[in-house]
Amino acid sequence: MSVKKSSHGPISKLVRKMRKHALLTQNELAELAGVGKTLVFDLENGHENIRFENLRKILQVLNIQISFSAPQIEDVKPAKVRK
Amino acid sequence: MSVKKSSHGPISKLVRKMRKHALLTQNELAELAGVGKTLVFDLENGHENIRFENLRKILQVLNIQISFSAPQIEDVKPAKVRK
DNA sequence: TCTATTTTACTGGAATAACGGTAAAATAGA
DNA sequence: TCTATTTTACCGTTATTCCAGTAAAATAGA
Repeated sequence: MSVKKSSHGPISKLVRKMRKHALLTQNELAELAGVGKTLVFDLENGHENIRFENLRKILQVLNIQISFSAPQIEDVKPAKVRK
Repeated sequence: MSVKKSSHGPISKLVRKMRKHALLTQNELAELAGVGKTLVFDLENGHENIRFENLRKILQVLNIQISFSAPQIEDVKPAKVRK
């Protein structure tokens, strides 16, 4: 799939930066992660609508940690979701 | 889709826990996040193969932060990916 | 410049996530 | 128990990710 967005999200830049530092080509990263090369290309170019599992595979190769943090339960209420 | 896995991942449990504390039903959470109810159900039941964008929408409603952290660039090298 | 590598880009088709609808369990409250 | 709510579950259809293949730019190195 071709990429429409011209503004690259934070993940895009992080992935590209880390891949460069790891001295990997897009194809190599794709192979190590077990995904298609198109996926790596799209991800680096702002196409963040990717399966979570595939994103995890790629980030794992690059030693990028994903963490989830929840606030204190007293504060929990539906957040304002911006359209 | 039906869920095969009986072992629920950490995200599953976190989502369910936070949803409960927010006093939301699965349907309400789905509506607030703008996704289908099946998606919330599947997520809470260990089906983590979900689109990253949809996961983000759900976590946003529950005030769960996603963060990415990269090690020092000197340490960056392809990680051992376990099959 | 010449050449090889890499990146960017597009395509068709296969795989599958996501959806609403429906309904049966499970749960909670009166 | 009775009732309403919620959760769990399955289904068919639709939408879209994902893939390999291909090729054209862009880049780097000799």
